[in-house]
Amino acid sequence: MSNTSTDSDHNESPATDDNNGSDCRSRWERSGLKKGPWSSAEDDILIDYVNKHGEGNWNAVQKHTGLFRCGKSCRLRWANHLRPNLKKGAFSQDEEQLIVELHAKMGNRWARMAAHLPGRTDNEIKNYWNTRIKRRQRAGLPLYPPEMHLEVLDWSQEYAKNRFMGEDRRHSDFLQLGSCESDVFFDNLGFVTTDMVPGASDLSDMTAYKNMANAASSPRYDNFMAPMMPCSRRFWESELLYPGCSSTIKQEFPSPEQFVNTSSPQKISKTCSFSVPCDVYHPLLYGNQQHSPVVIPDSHTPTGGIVPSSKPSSYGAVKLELPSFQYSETTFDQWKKSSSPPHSDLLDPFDSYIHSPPPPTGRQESDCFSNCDTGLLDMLLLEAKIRNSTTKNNLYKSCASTIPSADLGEVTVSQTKSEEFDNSLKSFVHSEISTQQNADGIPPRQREKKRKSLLDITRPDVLLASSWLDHGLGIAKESGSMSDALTVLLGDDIGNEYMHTSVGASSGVGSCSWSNMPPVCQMTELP
DNA sequence: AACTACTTCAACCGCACGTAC
DNA sequence: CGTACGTGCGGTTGAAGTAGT
Repeated sequence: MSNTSTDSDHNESPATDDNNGSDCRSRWERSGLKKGPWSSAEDDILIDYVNKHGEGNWNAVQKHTGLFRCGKSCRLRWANHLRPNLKKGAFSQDEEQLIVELHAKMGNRWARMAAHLPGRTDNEIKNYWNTRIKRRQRAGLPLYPPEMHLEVLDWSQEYAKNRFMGEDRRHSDFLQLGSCESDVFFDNLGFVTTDMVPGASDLSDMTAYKNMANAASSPRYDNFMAPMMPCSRRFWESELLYPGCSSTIKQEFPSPEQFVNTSSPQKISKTCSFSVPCDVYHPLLYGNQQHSPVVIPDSHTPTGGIVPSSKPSSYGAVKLELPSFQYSETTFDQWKKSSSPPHSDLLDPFDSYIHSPPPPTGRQESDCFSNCDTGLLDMLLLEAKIRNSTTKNNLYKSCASTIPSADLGEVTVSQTKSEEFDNSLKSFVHSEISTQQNADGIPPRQREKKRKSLLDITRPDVLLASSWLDHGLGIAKESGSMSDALTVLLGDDIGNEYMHTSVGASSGVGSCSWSNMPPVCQMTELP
């Protein structure tokens, strides 16, 4: 690697540079500012300046020093190469492990990751990560070890929650996370997760998902996922890779039918362990769904849950992961403690377990979900979504109007914490909706941004919720209720837009299958 | 030794956000 | 309130280094 700071042969200051090629020289002369690698002389000037004036006010550097560099360039040079206490050289194993963990939790938030790696810069970490992606792509390995992703998913919920609660993306401290248990109470058909983390339902905001998507969707790594998982029955592999996972579901969650059929008002309280859905759609564990059908235990899918994977390959897997509500940590350190991947699992040479043999052939859903129709999953998603909106009560009403009230049951929230959060959430979303209605009160830029965030109705969570409404409640396309609910939820324009989009997107195959997800799952914002 | 393909990483770019005016 | 400016962040690029033939 070149050491640009010593490449003095072509990087002298404009006044003294006689060695540059004429094209190079004319390049920065034209703009008035020099570009390209820094010379040691320039470094000295910058160091001297910072020693005298301190960091900041980078645009003044040129003024005070005659350095023909823009402020941004000065800042970057200082931050990445000149400031004291910078570590140079390759990352240690500990650092590599930490990066993997941090990336799993934060996504491509290099600067924030760098804060956890003293002496390392965001650029270094970013480069390391990109290299790692390529390396593992070549090796056909996932980016994250399986042991990690559950924690990641959970953490991302917490993280999303904090973000949802208004923390600025830049300034929020992801370490300050509240702990909350996630218990689920079923009351007949109705259920809620007590303390269901709001962020958890905001799938689009789940950093980990996003970052996985980023990794996968980066133009440079288009085919990253393709070779990773030859086995076509990924879903059932969750049992293989995460023993006890599906059985957990089976044991802990009686089927929806049970809820419907039970006449007892008795509540069933279980600790949430939604690891299965996460496993199903984890793109980095299971790779691109390009070459093999994706088995989705979705009883609503006309194909019996086997979805032609070629279709959604470009967008599906990445964004369709579902949240785990398994456990939560209050801090990153806690997360670190709780996550127990063997150190080696994070590093390349030890990822061989990924090549686990495919699970036994044959239909295994009976093992996994014989008692757990994934309508439950849909219901959970809807529930999560509902809890993320102030209008959930309206939505409930809307739903309730279409199904026998006896079946809907009663929503029980058992923890005041959850209620408190609900209230603040209500206030928040009310203000959001109010903002939509009184858009004149906010700057256009902000208004548009907020609108987009609400308008992002193609998000998987919304779609899933709608799918559940469609199929689980049978109120889909006739849709007065649906439309009403969405109108209440999103506002007239957005609600209508949703209906339009939704219908368009789901024409053809049953709208509840993953196969007809619109390209949403790319998580692109609507124009 | 020469060439090619691939890898690495420093630096640039565009964008977003906060603040001062 | 709108604009300009400073700053920070994340994505991307391309030059230099390295490995393979």
